[in-house]
Amino acid sequence: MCFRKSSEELDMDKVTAAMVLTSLSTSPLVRSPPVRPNESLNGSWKEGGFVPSSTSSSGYWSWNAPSDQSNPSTPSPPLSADSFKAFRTPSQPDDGIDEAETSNLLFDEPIPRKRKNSMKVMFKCLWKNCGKVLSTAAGIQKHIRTIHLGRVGESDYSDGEEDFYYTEIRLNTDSVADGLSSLSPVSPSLASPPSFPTQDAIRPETSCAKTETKLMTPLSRSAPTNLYLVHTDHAYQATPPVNIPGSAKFTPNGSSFSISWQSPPVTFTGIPVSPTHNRPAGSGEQKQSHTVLSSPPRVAFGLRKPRGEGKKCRKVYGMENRDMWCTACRWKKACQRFID
DNA sequence: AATGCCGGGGA
DNA sequence: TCCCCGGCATT
Repeated sequence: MCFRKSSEELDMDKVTAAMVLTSLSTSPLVRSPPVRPNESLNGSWKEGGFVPSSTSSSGYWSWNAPSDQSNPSTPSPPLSADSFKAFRTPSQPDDGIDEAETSNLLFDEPIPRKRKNSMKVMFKCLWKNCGKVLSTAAGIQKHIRTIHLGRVGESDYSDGEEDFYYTEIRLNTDSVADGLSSLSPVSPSLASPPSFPTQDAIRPETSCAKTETKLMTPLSRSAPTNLYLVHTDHAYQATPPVNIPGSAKFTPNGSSFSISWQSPPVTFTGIPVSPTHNRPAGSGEQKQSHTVLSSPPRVAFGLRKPRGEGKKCRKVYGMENRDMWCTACRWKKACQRFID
């Protein structure tokens, strides 16, 4: 992800950076995408794919707010609104985290509902063969700047434009969740891992987005919030849908189109692989959770099984005859009696 | 507004 | 496991 920094910020030390980030967390300019936070297991990371935020010359992915330009001194931090710094458990001697970078970020942002696990927000370097995890955005930026961009000491020349490839990850401190939290669709274009800048290939003035897209507006070069960690649950891939709801649609005049495909690995919760068949017993236990990085799912997140048009118990029997409903309907689950 | 149902929680 | 429900998407 590319992180545009203004020149004065290049001189910031970590404390200043943390302060700026803190102030930004309450700024309206911070764009927290309406995506549920994804949790990840420690170690479940792979060299995820990565796409620059700007993918279409039509400007279809217009997530980046135009107001960015009017505020060059406020780069968006890789912090979503629900970011918060969870406490560190004392029984956590060393998990590979740079201790020097901890506890700079304290946000009192509202926590998403029903998320009561205490989590640590970490920032993982996405450079190839790195995977360094730090606990602050400033720290990871410094890491990238010094290690990957070769800017030792931060004092040398800077063109005011640096690219920071890192992503925010959340670590459950109670380590109960298996990371298969709410899923977001993955662009099919991410099937093949996108090219990543290598250490030798990078030049200080090289911008990932510049090299990848011709449409390089200042907007699309925005903050690390463009990256999202997405887990795909391959348990559902065993039954690839014949009919993918949505898909690309073109307007009659062909002037525009919209893509609303549903990603097969992700969201076919309605047609799960039945554990009683299609799957050898015992072999299906490991549903490979595979991690992919994607640009924000602007198009079709929150995918659900399209609601069937058939009448369901509620409609048929009515609320007054609720006892006649099937149990699923009574429990507000998918109707079992009138299956579509 | 009504409906369908996912995700989560309590017992 | 059963049961319920908040909340969201869809109709």
